[in-house]
Amino acid sequence: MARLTIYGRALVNLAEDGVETVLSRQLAELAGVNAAKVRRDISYLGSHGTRGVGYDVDRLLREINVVLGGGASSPVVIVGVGNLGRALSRYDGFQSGGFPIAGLVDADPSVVGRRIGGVEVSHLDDLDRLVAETGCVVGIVATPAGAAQDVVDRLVAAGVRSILNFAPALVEVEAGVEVRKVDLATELQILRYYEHRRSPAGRRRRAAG
Amino acid sequence: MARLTIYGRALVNLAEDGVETVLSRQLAELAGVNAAKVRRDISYLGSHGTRGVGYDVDRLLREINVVLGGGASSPVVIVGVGNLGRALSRYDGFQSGGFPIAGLVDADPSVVGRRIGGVEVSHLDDLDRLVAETGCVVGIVATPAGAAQDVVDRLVAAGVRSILNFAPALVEVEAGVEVRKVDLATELQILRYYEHRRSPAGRRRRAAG
DNA sequence: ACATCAATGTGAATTAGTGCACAAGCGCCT
DNA sequence: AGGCGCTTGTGCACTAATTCACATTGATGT
Repeated sequence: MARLTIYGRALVNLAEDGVETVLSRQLAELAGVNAAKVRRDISYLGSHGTRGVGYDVDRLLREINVVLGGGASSPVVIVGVGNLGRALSRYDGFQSGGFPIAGLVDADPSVVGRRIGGVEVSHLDDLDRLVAETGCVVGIVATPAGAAQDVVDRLVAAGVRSILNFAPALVEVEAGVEVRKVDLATELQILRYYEHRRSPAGRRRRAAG
Repeated sequence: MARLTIYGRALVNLAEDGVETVLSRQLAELAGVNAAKVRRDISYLGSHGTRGVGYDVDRLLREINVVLGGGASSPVVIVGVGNLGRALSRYDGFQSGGFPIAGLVDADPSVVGRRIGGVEVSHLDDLDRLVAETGCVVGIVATPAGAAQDVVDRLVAAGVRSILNFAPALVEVEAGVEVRKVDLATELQILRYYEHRRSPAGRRRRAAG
């Protein structure tokens, strides 16, 4: 579950502050959820807190990290160095989060060979080789919607099984491949929806119409 | 609901292809959901399709747009021009999605005054003025986690009621303010979780240990 | 005009998710 | 050692979301 990562981050902060033990109630507050939910989530880990005392921060953090895939580094390849792709390439949150950018790929020959954020752009046709050589396990799709499915197919063919899709398009993959979608346009539109709900159209003075 | 925006995008594509009428089944396929869900979602709009025929694409699109806040332009202000903030500033998906970047803000005096993507960076202390002058209704938080709550408080104080939070931190706001969180680190970690589930640690050959 | 067909809209059933509330268990104090 | 207070782990009730299945209703052809 996505909440595990939130707990993980909260636990890291606690550990840095030298906290040894944490109560489900505290963790719930930090994560913005119900305490019972925290306890149930943690119980799925098979982890055992100590009744009357709480959870050992270090131990719980270790258990969560194990479930989340350990501290292993997972190199990523970014496909599409258009506006968003370049933006993502320069974002060092990937690097610091244990997802070093192992390659950049684009279909446009005019950008192939350029260096962005210290990484050279390869051609889309070299994706197989790039993935094989760098051992990428995660693909990031930052192409226009129209190219997304093709790119995802190529990534899967190259052996990538985890894909983060920024393109505003639904893509289909075979079973065993995990695709997660991050859709900025959708997020903004949802905000606008609430905005609109608060102050619906028709606000304009009639005198102006 | 978030699905409405997906339907909206699918409908735009259909309209561009000259399609006049769409079945709930088709829309479901395009959106990657169940057909019954599509019908129920649409029924909440009060919209009426035609039994035996389907939905009129144009009309449905118009109704969805109304609910989602019309085609109105909603200027945004981006707070934090660090790595991610700069990346977002250069992303033109905001502009083309009807969310023009009306201002950039940072707390670091050394970046104030610089221009990024054609917009000058203002100081955080000028947020109130900036929001008032540009009529921003959406704030984008792209600061480190530690600064997020303060920035959000300032945005709310300045009158912003819709916030998109990219900082890996939970923020609290008064009722009536809508915050949505986009967390790249979480998305990647979830991918890693599935990756890990497929090929758990211990894979390394014992001979090597 | 009327029967036929096809897809919607929706009641009802199912499933997933959430949260309460409390028994069970652990440490601490006497 | 034994009781007490505190917190976990979880059965159970409740709510929200999803899906099924079908009666309803508009279009169409004769």
